[in-house]
Amino acid sequence: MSPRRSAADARETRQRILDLSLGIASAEGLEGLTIGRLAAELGMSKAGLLGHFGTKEALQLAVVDEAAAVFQREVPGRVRQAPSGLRHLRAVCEAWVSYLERNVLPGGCFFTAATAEFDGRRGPVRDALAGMNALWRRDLRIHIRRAVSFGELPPDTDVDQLIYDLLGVMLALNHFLQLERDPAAPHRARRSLDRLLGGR
Amino acid sequence: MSPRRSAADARETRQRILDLSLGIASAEGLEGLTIGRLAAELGMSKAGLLGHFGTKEALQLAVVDEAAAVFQREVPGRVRQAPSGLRHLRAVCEAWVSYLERNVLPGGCFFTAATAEFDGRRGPVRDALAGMNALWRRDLRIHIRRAVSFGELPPDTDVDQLIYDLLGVMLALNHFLQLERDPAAPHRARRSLDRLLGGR
DNA sequence: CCTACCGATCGGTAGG
DNA sequence: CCTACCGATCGGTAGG
Repeated sequence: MSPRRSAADARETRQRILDLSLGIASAEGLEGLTIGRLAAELGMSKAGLLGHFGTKEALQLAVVDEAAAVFQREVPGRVRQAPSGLRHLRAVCEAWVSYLERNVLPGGCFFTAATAEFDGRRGPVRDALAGMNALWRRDLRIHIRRAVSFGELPPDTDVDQLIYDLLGVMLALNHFLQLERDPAAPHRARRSLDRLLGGR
Repeated sequence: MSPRRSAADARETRQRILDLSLGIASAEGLEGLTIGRLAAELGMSKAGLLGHFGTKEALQLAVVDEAAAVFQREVPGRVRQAPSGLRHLRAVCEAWVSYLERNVLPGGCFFTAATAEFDGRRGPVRDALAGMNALWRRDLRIHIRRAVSFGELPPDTDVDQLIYDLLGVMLALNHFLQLERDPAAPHRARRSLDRLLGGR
């Protein structure tokens, strides 16, 4: 009918590109994204695809944003109703485990993969990844501080130490799920979380 | 003098290739290794370089072996004199922290980077990485079991859970060192280890 | 170990 | 969004 594509069509195409890119990047890395491959899998031309972003680096940055949106929706977005303090912190961590357990992305946690890939480089992509990690730590910090102020965690809790340990639990979970395909890994993650956040 | 290179020369050249490759791979990934770049940085031809390995995949497998040799030398190799049991386990973990703290490789832990890069793929490289991880877990398991049998760890110690937690500490250490360049990270790792293996 | 080459693919652009 | 193209680089080979 209409020979001219609408802005809504363009947005939809852009979203299709990002969805596919995020899946590929989680499994094979942000550098494994190539314009030619994406275009072929989506049945469009390289130029048409690149027109949505301009450069490969802009595409990578858009994928980082998309990954953050998915994570936001699947982890903190799922526990907004949880009561403030330690219960919220526990709910967020459980949603985090569940997110990895459900294999929302084919390659596991995008941020773990991309961070390991880019932490030795410089540039906007690395900076964007570091920024997302910092935002997430700030979220965790807020919940931990509240739990402390509510008396649900000991007053001498070392907040940064707890963030360190929680991240370690999640990195190990991703490792055992992705490399070993160990179905016991989520159980281990939950046990560690119970130990860190007070069993039960 | 001698127009003909000796077998010893060839071995030395091979070692130079592997040393450079391991450094690059730790920082930029095993796929970031390209024959052309290596040849240029070493002042030799691509064909000359490739002659030592045959294919890029064979080079990648050789780099995995080289990484294992370095790790073996720098971690378990440094604590061979430590007494058996919990003290040995603690010494190994301390050597592990120290290995990352000293930045033996420019990009941090090669296995962390390479595992995150290849865990979503198939093939010999992924298998080799999984095998190295399994060997290392076996080492840890032996030390943990001894510590339990010596009565230095509780008799109901969940060995696989402890291995999971120890790996999490190291993955978090690598993350905070490489992405955040956080100088407090080794201290946090040691605190977590003390908590897992009994303080002091 | 080298030179000289191969086909394929990379990111990106011109022009429509 | 397309076709048609660019120079650069990829892994690898032939032949010495």
